[in-house]
Amino acid sequence: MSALFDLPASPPSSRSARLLDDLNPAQRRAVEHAGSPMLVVAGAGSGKTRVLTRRIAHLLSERGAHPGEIMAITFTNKAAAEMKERVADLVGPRARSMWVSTFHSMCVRVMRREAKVLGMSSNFSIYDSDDTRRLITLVARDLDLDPKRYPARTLAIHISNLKNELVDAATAKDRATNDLERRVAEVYESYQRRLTESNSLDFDDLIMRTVELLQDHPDVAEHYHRRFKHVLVDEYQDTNHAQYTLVRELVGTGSDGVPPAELCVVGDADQSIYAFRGATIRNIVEFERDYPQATTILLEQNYRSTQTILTAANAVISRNPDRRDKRLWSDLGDGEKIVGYVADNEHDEAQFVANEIDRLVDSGEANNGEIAVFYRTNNQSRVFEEIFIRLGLPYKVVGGVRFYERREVRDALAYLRALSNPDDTVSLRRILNVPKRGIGDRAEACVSTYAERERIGFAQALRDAVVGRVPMLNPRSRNAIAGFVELMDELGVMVERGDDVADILEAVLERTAYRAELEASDDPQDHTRVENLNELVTVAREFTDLGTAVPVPDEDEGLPAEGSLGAFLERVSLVADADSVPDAESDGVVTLMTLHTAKGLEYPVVFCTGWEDGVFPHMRALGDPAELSEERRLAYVGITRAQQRLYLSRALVRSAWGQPSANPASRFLDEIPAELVDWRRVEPRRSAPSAPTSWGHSSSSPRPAPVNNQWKDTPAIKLDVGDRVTHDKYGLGRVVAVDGSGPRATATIDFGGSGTVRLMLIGGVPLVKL
DNA sequence: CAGATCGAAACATGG
DNA sequence: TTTCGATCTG
Repeated sequence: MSALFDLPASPPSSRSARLLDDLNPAQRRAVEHAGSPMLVVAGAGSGKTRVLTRRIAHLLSERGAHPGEIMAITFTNKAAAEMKERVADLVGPRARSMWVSTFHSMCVRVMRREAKVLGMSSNFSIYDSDDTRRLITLVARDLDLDPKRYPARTLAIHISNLKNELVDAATAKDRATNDLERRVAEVYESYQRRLTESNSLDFDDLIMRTVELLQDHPDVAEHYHRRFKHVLVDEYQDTNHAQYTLVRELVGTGSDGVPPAELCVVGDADQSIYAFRGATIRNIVEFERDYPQATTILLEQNYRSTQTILTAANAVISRNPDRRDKRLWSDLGDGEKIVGYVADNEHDEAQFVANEIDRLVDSGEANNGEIAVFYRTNNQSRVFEEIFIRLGLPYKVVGGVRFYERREVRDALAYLRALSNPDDTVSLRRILNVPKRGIGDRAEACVSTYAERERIGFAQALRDAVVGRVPMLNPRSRNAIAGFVELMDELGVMVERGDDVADILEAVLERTAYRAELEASDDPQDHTRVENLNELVTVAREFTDLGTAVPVPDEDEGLPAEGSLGAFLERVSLVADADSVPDAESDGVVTLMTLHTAKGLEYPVVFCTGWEDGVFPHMRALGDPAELSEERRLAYVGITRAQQRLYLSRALVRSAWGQPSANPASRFLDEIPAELVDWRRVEPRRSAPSAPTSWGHSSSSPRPAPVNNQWKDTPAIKLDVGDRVTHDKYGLGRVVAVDGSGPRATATIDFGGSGTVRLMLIGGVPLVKL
């Protein structure tokens, strides 16, 4: 036992007991393990966060670690904040000098501090994927690439992948074996140069450059090795190669005389759902090979779900090949059966979900805040929203377009960024003609060409334009540019003076007439934009107030001053969740989100919708075993979010961008043992001689061939406005409107008490004209 | 030359 | 259904 075991403050063993008492043996081992690297394989709901936070508390109170020696890395800000809070609950305010942060904010912190070593200025901007794509568009245009053959998006993905593999532009060039790779390498090189000129780093650079820093500057690496004696990494299955290397570099090998840090990684290969952005489960699967003396601890007891739900989850995930066997179990009992439902179409599916929520709430079995609806892609949320609005069911959609990704917010921030970092060309060019001030593409191109030729920054080129040094520029554009430069200079004075961020932002919105223009618009969307801008001002106001009120105890040189413009921009670059997940209990609303967003969350009642081949698993995954495995992990994640009740539903026909298609049952449905599912409604019996089973899917007989053409052969129901109809579900109604023709025809029908519904007029719809 | 209009593509997302 | 880019027009 530790020498600190009998500290005076608390009676002997009581603190230790509190830390270990309510843990199961495996969790306890994970908390107490000392020395060699440790992998904690933590199944869904197995108390992973509890183990991590207790381990940190244990390090501090029982093993004499100083908070400043601890680095804990997560993927999301939310996870970092939660971990910080929970550790603080255990050990008090000294938790604040730990580094508990995301990979990216940790790297920013290091990079700002060591910027000098890399010959950078520490006020660098951070480019997100939108900025990155814009800059790549500029670069590709300069290189005369055909935007059809080489879309910026594609180039950006390739460059990001290279950076995630720690491949620099020169190496990419050497390795290029085909035309695409050569083009990508060219763009990469040019893009990287422009980034440097803009004094900016993209998200991938944050990791890659930090790795380079640690590898190329042993003295810097040694500093961090001496400081951090414990490195903990959450969601290790989501790390990419660059992040994996970063962890290795942070831990060290002892070759510089500093013993390697104690490493503890936590993760679950079955919950890896981010391969599409470079995560590789190799890192968790091969942990024992990477760290030969490693200890592995398996957490299989689940504290979240009923055994029925876990059995279903185990059954599905066990179909994945090359997987370390792991079976979650629970002592919470079998609980309710899983409920299945086969809907005619997505409207019917949403209606079922809404009705079922209504029933659960009315009967007191659940309240709205305990219920979540999951779907594969964001566009599936729409139909739920329509029905929920109609029924007055309170809900919140999580995800989709985030606050900081909205155009008006990004425009406003681009002003601030251009003011904070004048070299930030992407931001400067973004707002050059926003709002419209008569500086068009032509004028911008002239300035850009001039800047390129003179090898000066874009900002300086604009100044030169004002005094007529830029050729081919007509006087009207010149005046417009002069006005813009003057505007930015005036705003720049406020920045120099150190005015509050919110005041600067207000000035931007006023002086550019950005807000006035939106207010004058009669587009209702612009009204929302004004509200978003006001919200941004509020965020800035709060940031300043909090920043000055609460000084950070562990100040580091090179960080932007608290409450400053630089600090504000850093915060909004790295923290993207102004719309956060509602607090289930307190908000009392149903939560709608994609399966990806659902990871890490739990709800008493979960509706997993859209279980159709082509939707989930996604079309793109059907032909690729690796992608199919990832979809299956996504199914596993979805199922294991449910605590007590799980609903699985699918629609026979679903319209995507106006085009209806009939989809067969998701193959994942077949993988769930039939006895676990109570099918409330199944596929209607077709005239085919081989009668379908009474299940919603045919698990014993061969699956019927995909029926994508089914609806094409059935004649559309002919309806006109005013026709009276009867529907199996909604009852009597009157046609209010008819849109489209043939198989795409839809009718809006007023069903009186059942509301107004828009239906597709295709075969299979239980609708009869009277 | 700048703003408007038309057309194609998108489908999951952390920082 | 929306958003970005190319083409057309005042």
